[in-house]
Parts: sequence; C-alpha cells; structure tokens
Amino acid sequence: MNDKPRITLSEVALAADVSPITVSRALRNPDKVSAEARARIDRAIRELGYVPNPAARALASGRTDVIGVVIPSVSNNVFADVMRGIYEGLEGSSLGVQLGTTRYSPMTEEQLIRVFLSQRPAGLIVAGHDQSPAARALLSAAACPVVQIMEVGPPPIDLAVGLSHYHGARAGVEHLLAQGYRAPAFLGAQMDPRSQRRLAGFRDGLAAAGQADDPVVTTPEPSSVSLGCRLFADLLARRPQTDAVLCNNDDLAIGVLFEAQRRNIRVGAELGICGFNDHEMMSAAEPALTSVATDRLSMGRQAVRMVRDRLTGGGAPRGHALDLGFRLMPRASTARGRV
Amino acid sequence: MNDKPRITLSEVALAADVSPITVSRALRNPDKVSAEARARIDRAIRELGYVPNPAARALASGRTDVIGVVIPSVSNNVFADVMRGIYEGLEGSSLGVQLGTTRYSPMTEEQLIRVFLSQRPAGLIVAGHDQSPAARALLSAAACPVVQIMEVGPPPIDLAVGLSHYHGARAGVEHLLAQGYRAPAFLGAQMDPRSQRRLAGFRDGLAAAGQADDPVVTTPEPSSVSLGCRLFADLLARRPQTDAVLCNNDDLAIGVLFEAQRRNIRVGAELGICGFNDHEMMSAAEPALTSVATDRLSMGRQAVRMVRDRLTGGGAPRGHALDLGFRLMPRASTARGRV
DNA sequence: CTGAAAGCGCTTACAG
DNA sequence: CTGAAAGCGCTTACAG
Repeated sequence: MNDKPRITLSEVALAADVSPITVSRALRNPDKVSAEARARIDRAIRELGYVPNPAARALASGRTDVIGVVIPSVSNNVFADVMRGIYEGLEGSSLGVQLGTTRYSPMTEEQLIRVFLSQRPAGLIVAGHDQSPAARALLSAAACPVVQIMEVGPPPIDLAVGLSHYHGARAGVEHLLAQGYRAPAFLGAQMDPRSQRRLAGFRDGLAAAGQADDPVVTTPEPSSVSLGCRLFADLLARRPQTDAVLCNNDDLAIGVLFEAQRRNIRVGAELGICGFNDHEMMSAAEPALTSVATDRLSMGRQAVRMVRDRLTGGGAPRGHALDLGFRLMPRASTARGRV
Repeated sequence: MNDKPRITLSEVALAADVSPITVSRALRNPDKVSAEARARIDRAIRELGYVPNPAARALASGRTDVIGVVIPSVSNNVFADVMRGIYEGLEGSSLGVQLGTTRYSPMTEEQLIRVFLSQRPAGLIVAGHDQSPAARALLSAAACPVVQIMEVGPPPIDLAVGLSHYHGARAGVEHLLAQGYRAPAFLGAQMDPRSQRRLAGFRDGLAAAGQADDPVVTTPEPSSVSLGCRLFADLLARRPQTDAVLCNNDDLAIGVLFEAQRRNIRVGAELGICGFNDHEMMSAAEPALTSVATDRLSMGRQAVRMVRDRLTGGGAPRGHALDLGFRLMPRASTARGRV
C-alpha cells in the first residue's frame, strides 16, 4: 500500500500563484475571489488532483460536513426507506452521512449521540422522542440543528418531522369497525415507542366503540413475516372469535395473510387485515391488503431539508414539528361485504 | 445553541498531572502507561467529560477511525442485511461507518470512492467488482484495506467476500429442471452486474439441458413485489407454455406467487417458482417458496472482520477471496409431483 | 479582492 | 515509563 504524498492547499496556491488563503476562499466563497484568480486556482486543482482534507478543515473551522444519523436498525425496511430519503435530500450538497444504529437500546443511543456530537456535526437526525434524559440534555445543548424523525406529538427538542402513530392506528381500527368487523385484535412485534403509541391508538379506538376486552398479542422480537404467521396462530388459539387484525406493520400483515390462506380462512369476508406503513407489496398481494400509508421517503428528505435550511441561515424555528400525516388505504382485505 | 468550550487533551493532562503525550498514550496504548498515571488520567477524563476530537486525531495521525462503505442503495433489503452485518462486525471496536450510495451509477461510485479515500479511511468496503477503470486504479493504490463484497469470481483488487451468483442461479434452474419442469423462464429486475451473472447462470443451465429458446423477461427498473406481478403477466402473454420461473430475487418471486394466485394457477403443480437470496418471508409464504439462500449478514460481518484483521497487523493477503457459497432451499413452490 | 500570522487538538518520532 | 518539540492542513479574524 503506497502512501503517495497528498497534494495540499499550499501546493495548489503555489501552482496558481496566489496565497493559500485565497485558495481556501475560492473553495468556500468562489464569488469573493476575482475571476482570474479563480480560473488559475481551478486549473491547478484539476491538474494536481487536489482533494481537501476534511480533518484539517474540521479542526480549523470547528465544524464538519457530516450529518449524524441515529436510527434503531438498518435492516428494518421502514428505516431503509427513511435512509433513502435522507440520501435523496443530500443530493447536490457536499454533506456526508455518519450512520449509527442503536438496536433499540437507549443506552447505545445515548452513547452514539455523545460520540456524534463530539465531532461537531453539521446536523443530527435521530429517530423518535424517547431518548434518555442524558441524551436529551446533550441534544438540547447541541450546537447544530437536531431533527427528531418518525413521529410528531411530543414537543421536539429542536425540530421534528413525522406523523402521529397513535392516530394512524386509531384510523386503522376505526376502519375495521366501520367495515363491520366485530372483534378486531392487535398484533405487534418489536414494540418500540412508536409501536406502543399505535397500540394505544388501537385500544382507544376499540374502547370508544364500546368494546370491552383487550385482544392484543405482542412480542419484543423483531418483526418479520413468519412472526406474523406465529402471532396470528397464537391469537386464534387464544381468541377464536377474532374476525379482524390490525397489525403493527406490514410484515406481520403479510404473515397473517399467509397463515389465513394456510387455514382456508377467507381474507376480507371472514377476516379483516390491516397493516401499517403501506409497503409496496401490500397493494400487490392477493387479496390486496389494507394499510395505513406513511411517507418514509419524504420523512428522510424533509429531515435533511430542515438541517440544510438551518445551515444556510434560515430554517424553521426551534420547536417546529412537521406533521406528514398518514393515509388509510382500504383494499380487499378489509372488504367484508364483498365476496 | 451554546458553544460550550470543549475539554481538550491538555486540560486532562493538567488535571491528571501528566503531560499531554501521556494522556494520548493512555488513550491508545493503556499498557504503556503506569497504572498510577492511568488511574489519574481515567479519573480526569471521567470528571471533565473529555471526548477526543477525531478531526485533530485524524489530522495528526493521517488516519481515520472510519470504514467507508459504498453500496448501490440502502432501500434494497439485500444491502440492508449486509449493513446490519457490517454494524454487527463493528461491535466492540471504536470504528465508525461512513456510508455512501451509488444508485447503481459507476460515475457516482467513482466519485464516492475518491472522496472517501481522500479522508484516509481505516478501510473501504465496496459492492461488487464492476468499478470504473479510474475507480479501480484508486482502489489499487489505496493505503487502506479494500474489501469487495457481494461476489466472488473476478480477481479481487485487494480482498473479497461473497458468492458466485452465476452458480447460484445455475443451481436454481437445474433444480427446476430436475423437478420435471419443461419450460422454465427467467424474471429479472434492476439487472445490476450480479443480476447479469445470475442470468448467465440461468442461460447456461438451460443450454446444458438442451433447451433452445431463451425465455427471459427483464427490466432495469428496481425490483419490487408489484413488478414481479407485472413481469410474470408479461411473460405469460409472451410465452404461455412457461411452467416455471427463476426469479432474480425474492421480491419478484413473491409477486409471481400473488399473480399466480390471482389467476388460479396452482403453484408447485402447474408453476414452479424459485427466488434468490431466501429472504425470511420465503419459508413463511403459502405455499412456501423455494429460493437460493445467501448469507448477507455474514457477508457484512466478514468484510469488517477482514478490515479489522488487517488493522491489527495480520489479516488475509492481498488477492484473498472468501467464498460464502449459497444453498438451494427446495420448498413446496417447486414440488411438481406433489399436490 | 488579497494575504501574513496564529491556532485548531491531537500524534509522531526522538530522547531520556 | 515519561515528556519537549514540531507539525498535520486547513480556517479565522484582522489588515490593507
């Protein structure tokens, strides 16, 4: 591995016959440098293949061109979508991403926030509102914009973008009841704070409709299609009269669909299924599955936009929360009348 | 946003009554510092809440504690799994991840590699073997370990871990033929280099069995379940005698399953379906779907391990490629005899 | 529009 | 086992 000596800003300056400061300026505020100087500098940069050293820049300026992103997991397709939105939002900027995953542990999250903040990032994007008190204190005192994503409702530490999971789930259960299902149940995995809020929405929706029992099957295990099969089997064993399920997310809903098919239960007519997030596969399924649609992509995009707006001087004031809402997508899986 | 002045190494040194160098050493090689000094330093660090400045460290040492990861996309669940493996492999180290996505563009990939390399990362993990010539040149000259993931076969630039997509797909089509299907077809989306290799494996497998026609439907669009439905519909319109499909990946296979159900085609008996990767949902589906299993998680883990081993002095020699293999998982969707 | 000086917070050899 | 000196490659005020 050869360590070819890097080209530095001073060498560019020498080649362009200006001072290093002027090169630095040409890189950051090109319009504050004369056109002639700029031309010579650009040429020198190109010919020498100069690439700025971000560590030196960060040390000298006390800032970094990196947005820290702290999420529970990358292999959860909800966060995968959010990440894609973040990358899309970053396009055209020189900002990079430093990604950390908490595996749903507030301790790990706090540790990551501490480390990320110590690098003086350009901004921080963190999932949810349930940080540890110490983490919240760090974020409140942060010298950069902080965006809490996924959820709105609790007052943001700085900025927030997301939706109300409580109301999304409540809309789901209300839809099931409106379709004429009498004994809806809730299936949940992972049970992170957003899932808890969805469960609360489900319970309140049921209670408002005068339903007394509490038909809920949850597990802390990470969500999956096969888990959906298992949870549904458990549910039927414990509460055979169940005629509809609101699933914590779409994976579980697909699992319920498969398990119902295995048992020759007619989905729609005999069993209503509603998912959450409206993953692309929901509308492709047979029968098509009802879900509560969320816009993970724009969640990521908007989070980056909020950081970028702050960086360019403007941006929303501290305390601003952007509610992206949700949309119930009724499909054949909750069409009780039909068939 | 208050900019509270950071604690520096010198302040820790002052508090611990040693020189800054000793603090630095205690941080990097604790066993080269006396136990007493170490105790005082640890205490000072804790009490002052000192966090090292990575930019200063990077500038002074010419190195960074970050592994650059360059992949096509984060919202593809194959890469999501790989990323999780990478994070698992990182546990217990102080290394971070800088993630870049190429959106399947070799130009963007080259640009990312250039930028990442300019930051002198601890290592670089890049997807595939199809970098631009300029990118290959950069990687060959890199001062850090470079691991090409996803695939083995082409000689690695430095290190590689993956599997042969050609042989995986070939095993898939051979299985379909062995099960007695007469007219298998190939369905492909995205068609990145790995997909192309799978297609080649399919074609060679067919040809070896004496099949003359070339039943292939592909699209450059990103893969999805609904795309699987559409491609299968196209395929049936163009080649009604098709009695089995080898899908480029599991999303498409699930789409084929749903579309077959919609058309009352009996999966298994009338139509064989084989996916690729063996996503968790394949075994949960009804009927369970055959797939070629790949181990994305250990791909990520092993890639990190290779970097870490190099960093600690040892590690595999340049040119080493680790073949993780694949495993055909025969299930009901290709059980032609049954039903 | 341009530049000389100082400094960001560490680590690297080199001594002892 | 410990430390004094120099320097990594930039940017920040401050002048002019």
